[in-house]
Amino acid sequence: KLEQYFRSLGFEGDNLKRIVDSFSLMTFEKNDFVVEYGKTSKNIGFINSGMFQYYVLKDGEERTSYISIENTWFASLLSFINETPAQENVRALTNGSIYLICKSSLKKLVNEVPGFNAFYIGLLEQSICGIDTSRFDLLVLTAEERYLKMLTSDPKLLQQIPLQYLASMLGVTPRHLSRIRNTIR
Amino acid sequence: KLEQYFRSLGFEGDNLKRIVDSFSLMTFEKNDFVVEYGKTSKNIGFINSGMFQYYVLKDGEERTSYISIENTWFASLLSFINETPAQENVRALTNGSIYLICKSSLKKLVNEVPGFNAFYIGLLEQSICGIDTSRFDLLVLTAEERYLKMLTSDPKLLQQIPLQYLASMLGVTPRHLSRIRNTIR
DNA sequence: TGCATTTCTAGACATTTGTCCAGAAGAAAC
DNA sequence: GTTTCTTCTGGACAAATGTCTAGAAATGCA
Repeated sequence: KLEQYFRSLGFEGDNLKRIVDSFSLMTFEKNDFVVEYGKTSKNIGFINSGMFQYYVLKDGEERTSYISIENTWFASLLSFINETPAQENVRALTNGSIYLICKSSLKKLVNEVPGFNAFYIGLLEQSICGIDTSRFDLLVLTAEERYLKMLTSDPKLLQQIPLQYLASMLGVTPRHLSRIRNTIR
Repeated sequence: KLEQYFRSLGFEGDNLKRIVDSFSLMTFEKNDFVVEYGKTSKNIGFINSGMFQYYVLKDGEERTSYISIENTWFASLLSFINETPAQENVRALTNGSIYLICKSSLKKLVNEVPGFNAFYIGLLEQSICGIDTSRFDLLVLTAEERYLKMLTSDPKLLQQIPLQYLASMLGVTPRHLSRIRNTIR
């Protein structure tokens, strides 16, 4: 699956092999931690299967900041980039597996494999777009508008995960999400 | 100033000259647009002087998403990265000037100047950290907590710009920011 | 200095959202 | 099939935040 992904980006032959060999597939059971608060996250990864929840505890309550699904990239960005303790937890919501690569291997690929450099820059740029859009939505849209947007842009999430997680991703309580869903009907 | 900045990052000689020559200093009067909604923003820049406000109009009202000050980087990221029409305006809050560079020149520097590649990756990574932290704060912290954080992390903004802008950056109305400031005292 | 404009605060009230809780609906376990 | 647990909804009330507004304070300008 990883090979297929990089092949679709134009990598092939020895370069492709070198890239794919730099990753290792790691499996997680439901509720396993991928990243734990306070520990430095040294890897990023490409999700092979499963769903993973990013969250923090605030006043004893879980606040979900994001949920990643298969065929997307996974990273606890601040911790990975700055090599500082993670300020969030990441947990498997289902059984699943992730192709992981550590920072030093990644840097080697960037420096040594032709074109990987451009790939990594593109990945960073697309991450910026996603995060910035999400930040913008939190600042400018109402919770109802964000929910409606989620309905069309992430229908998979809506079908597969409990509403309580979605509520905290939207920045509201489950009670209020219930109201929102009621007014939409 | 730009030269000084890149010198402090370790660039020198011909490379430094090549980099600095790729930028051009553009001046703005108070209330000039740097980026206009609907137009594609083809440049990023390093702010030489002045303050610049990113905002959108929602229901006829200005919603400030960010304010950049001197010695930091400036970009309307989504528009620049994806080469799509900007979904925001950027306006000079004061007279000022920005060293601008267009995308094709930037790509050339990335590909041709040793070390610039790593610089650009670092810039993207630090942008991600900033945006992600800001997104996180909007989702998890209360407006009061965000205000307190701003007090310590951006004291310059607090001294220099009207509270109405800060309020919309924090995601609240000026009326409510006034309440927050009152309870803190 | 004095006038005009902008910025800041705060009262009164409306609306939104949260808290607490109980019951319904559904899913999983036995 | 019954029990148990999780998830979802919604009532009642409380707290937070917005709207509208007017006046005070600060700022810029003539």
